Amino acid sequence: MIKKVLIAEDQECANMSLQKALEELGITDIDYVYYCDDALASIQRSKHSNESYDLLITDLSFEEDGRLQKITGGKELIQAARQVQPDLRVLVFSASREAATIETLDKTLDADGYVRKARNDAKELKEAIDKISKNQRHFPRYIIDLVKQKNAHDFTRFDIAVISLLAQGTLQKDIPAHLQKSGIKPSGLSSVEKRLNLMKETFDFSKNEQLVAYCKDMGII
Amino acid sequence: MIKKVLIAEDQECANMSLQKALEELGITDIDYVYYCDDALASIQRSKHSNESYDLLITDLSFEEDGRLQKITGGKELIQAARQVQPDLRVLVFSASREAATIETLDKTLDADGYVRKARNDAKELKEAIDKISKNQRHFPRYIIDLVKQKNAHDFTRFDIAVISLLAQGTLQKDIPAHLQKSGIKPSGLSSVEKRLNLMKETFDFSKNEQLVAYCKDMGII
DNA sequence: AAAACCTTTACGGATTCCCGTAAATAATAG
DNA sequence: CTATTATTTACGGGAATCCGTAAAGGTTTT
Repeated sequence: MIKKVLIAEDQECANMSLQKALEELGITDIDYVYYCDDALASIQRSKHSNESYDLLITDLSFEEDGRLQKITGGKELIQAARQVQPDLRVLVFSASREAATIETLDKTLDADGYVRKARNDAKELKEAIDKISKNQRHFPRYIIDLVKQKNAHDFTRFDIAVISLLAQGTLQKDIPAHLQKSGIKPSGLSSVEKRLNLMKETFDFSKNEQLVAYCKDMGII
Repeated sequence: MIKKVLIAEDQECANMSLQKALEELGITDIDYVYYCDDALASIQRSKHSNESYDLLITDLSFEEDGRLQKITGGKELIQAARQVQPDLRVLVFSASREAATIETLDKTLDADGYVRKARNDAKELKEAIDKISKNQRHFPRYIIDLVKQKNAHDFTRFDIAVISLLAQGTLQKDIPAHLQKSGIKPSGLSSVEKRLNLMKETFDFSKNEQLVAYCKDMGII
């Protein structure tokens, strides 16, 4: 059963809506914060006073402003929170539709649910909270499709490094040196060329510029 | 004075928060829709029954779903709405931070204000509505900086065409043919090369990939 | 209409990239 | 330890690009 909830969401509007949705579910013990660091502090404090939260609802991306923060995003917050309180349920509420991100939340960070800011998000939130309170997980259908679609190509750490370097203006022939400095293997020029070719073939692209544009669109870089 | 408001926002949560913010300002005559087409229909209907809206608050991007829509985004909605009711005030509420987009809203579409979904967006919304009701406009400070920054280089129709072609995988040497087909002048390969060089020099870039990445980030292509 | 100026295009050498093949190295199996 | 396989790297010829210079085509001034 979910009684005590913490909301970590920097958008005031979204934060308000989350509170309202929870109240409509009969959950009244709600704290809300606008920064990740505040969220972690609240979790620590409530744990020490034996009033642990049952659920954390968090956004993924938090805007930077004057206040310098240790934790800058939802993913890091989830990890830090679980270190403090491993049994904490986590529901992510974000606008992101990146398959890679959502897959990480599901598989690696072991979040209990994901609701995307979109049409009917309020209804879906209630549904998700309901399911989580019954020890179920909530990752919507369309994500499975997205993940499949994305898996037309798995962008490895290597791929992303190479494309990022290109997008930063690094000459192709200079990429091996940069890769070595970052300790990424392989680092040979031929490996870079081969991998770029593979990616371009996969997507039926002809030029690196296309690859950069695609990765920008997909939020991969 | 603003009495009657229409909200066009597909995210249920954001829509709810907008309603709440308006109510806190003492505005009670609120309609809300989740689709652009519905918004336009409401505007037409209310105008014909002499109960025109004073203000339209709209998002920019609307999610596609099963319902096929004629108007697919906030920009088109603004244009269509102004055709029906030229004196309609428009406040845009979106997560976009692209300078190009916001500049278009200000200069071309002549929106009355822009509030970004971010920290303190609820407060800013109220401020914006207050200003608009006093016949002022509300475009936040940081946008001016963004626009300035962007205007380090004026991207011409020619520039955008060339960079777009690159991002689509067109070989540089094939670009002249495409430009001619689109009736864009100049179209010589040397002109393309020269212009690319100028742009790269302006931004201190070394490669086309960098230019593509930048234009993607800025929403130029 | 000639001169001066600016824009666009043409050309060519140096560099970089593309791409196929082959060698070298690492990993796995027998 | 050797054989087999897979991965990584090296090499080289051809294509595309970068970049500087010069010619061609327009426009404005006098």
